[in-house]
Amino acid sequence: MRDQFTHAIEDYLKTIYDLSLTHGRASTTQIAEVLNVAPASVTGMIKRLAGAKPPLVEYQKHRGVVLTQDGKIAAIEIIRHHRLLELFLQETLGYSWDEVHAEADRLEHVISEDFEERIARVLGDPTHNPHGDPIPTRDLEIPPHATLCLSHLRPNDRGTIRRVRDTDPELLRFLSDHGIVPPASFTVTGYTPFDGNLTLQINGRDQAVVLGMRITQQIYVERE
Amino acid sequence: MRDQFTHAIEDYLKTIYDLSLTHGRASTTQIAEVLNVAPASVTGMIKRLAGAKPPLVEYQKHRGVVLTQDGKIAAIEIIRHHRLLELFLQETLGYSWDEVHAEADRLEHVISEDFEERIARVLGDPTHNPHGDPIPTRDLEIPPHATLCLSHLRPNDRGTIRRVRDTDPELLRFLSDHGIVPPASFTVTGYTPFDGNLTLQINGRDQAVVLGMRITQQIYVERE
DNA sequence: CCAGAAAATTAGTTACCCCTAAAACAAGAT
DNA sequence: ATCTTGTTTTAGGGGTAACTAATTTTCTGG
Ligand SMILES: [Mn+2]
Ligand SMILES: [Mn+2]
Ligand SMILES: [Mn+2]
Ligand SMILES: [Mn+2]
Repeated sequence: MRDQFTHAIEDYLKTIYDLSLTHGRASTTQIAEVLNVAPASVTGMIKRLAGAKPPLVEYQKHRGVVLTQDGKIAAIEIIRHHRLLELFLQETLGYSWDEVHAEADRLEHVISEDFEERIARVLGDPTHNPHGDPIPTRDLEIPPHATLCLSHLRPNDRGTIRRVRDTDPELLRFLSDHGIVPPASFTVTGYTPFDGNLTLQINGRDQAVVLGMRITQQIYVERE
Repeated sequence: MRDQFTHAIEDYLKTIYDLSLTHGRASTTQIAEVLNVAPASVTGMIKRLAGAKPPLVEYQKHRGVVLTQDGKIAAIEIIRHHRLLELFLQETLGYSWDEVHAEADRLEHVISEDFEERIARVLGDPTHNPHGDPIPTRDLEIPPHATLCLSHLRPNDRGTIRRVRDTDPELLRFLSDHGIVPPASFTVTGYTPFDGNLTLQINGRDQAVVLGMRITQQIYVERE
């Protein structure tokens, strides 16, 4: 059913999927930034994806791409690999949550469907990875997950940490040092307009923390 | 210390190492056969390996290659990855011994040194993989291992199965069906000249098995 | 020693995936 | 409507790693 795509193609599909979730469409520059390649390289690859049989993206010159149904299926397959692997690395090999992403990013392209199936069973068909991202099911449905960004909360709001974006290991270490890890619950105790700083009191912690928007935009929560 | 080489280079080094063990030198055609590429492709790669800084092989036109010290170190690093992975897949994920080789062949190129270290610890610094091949140590020494080929034994010889070559999953299934798995002990009860067939009585088994040279040459034993 | 066979190399292509530099385009500001 | 800026595409090129076909070298048997 799979393993027809190169590592590069898989990384592009994954990136386009991700960008489409927040922006509806993925632009050349956005993709280039995420993948750390030149915009010209993205244009080249985009054309290959659009010209594939069947096409994996729908491409309109100068206005970016969206995934076709085929492209979306391929992307979600890889995301399932990635997130299952992240949990597996943490649970079975004792990785910390800031280490799992980079390792999974390489493994995701080479494991077999058999490997995928085996770790899914060992882990008991989990629904979320260590960062709280939903793990697509075997038939590629996305489990329910938090979409409310912490930056939108205001003083006296209470809630639970559900997801943290996983791209920056340093941020992840900072957050776990302060107890900001799913499923910690918290109360917002302060807000500064203009700079958007939020003060967060994590339940069971002495010290409150002040978080800038750079950080609060990377965190998704469930409001009580 | 590593991860400077492409997947292709790593596969060539591994293959050359393996061929050198039995043939002293690796010829273009032998490498081509193992890696399933055209001889012309091997010539091309060999030149790159010989021209690398530092050189990874010593190349004499028309008479194959041997690994340099640098090439050997790189090869053994990958072989350590490969064999640790094989054991890990069997022990932790329940793979059967005919399934581990193919999966490890892809994973070996992408795991980090950290991953290597973690599975080595989980497995208790093992010395042999499921097929009985020695697993190079952290400092790349090769643990002792059987080098006597079953095909050299004769009737009334007794011994223990120690290693089986791992390239053919079908053969591996056949062998485990007949109890020919390290560390089974056995007695040779028959030998046919000309075709080299051996009859083997595995201890604790009802039926003796007749094995052709195609098979007995893939099996290494320790004689009593 | 030499002819034919086998092995290896060279020559010429191709696909993939990246790059830089230059040109073209889109869209908001004037 | 035009300018300007930022975005995107085109053009041209490089490294890797494979291929086929043609040629050269080595080996081997008579
Ligand atoms: Mn991740
Ligand atoms: Mn990746
Ligand atoms: Mn193996
Ligand atoms: Mn390999």
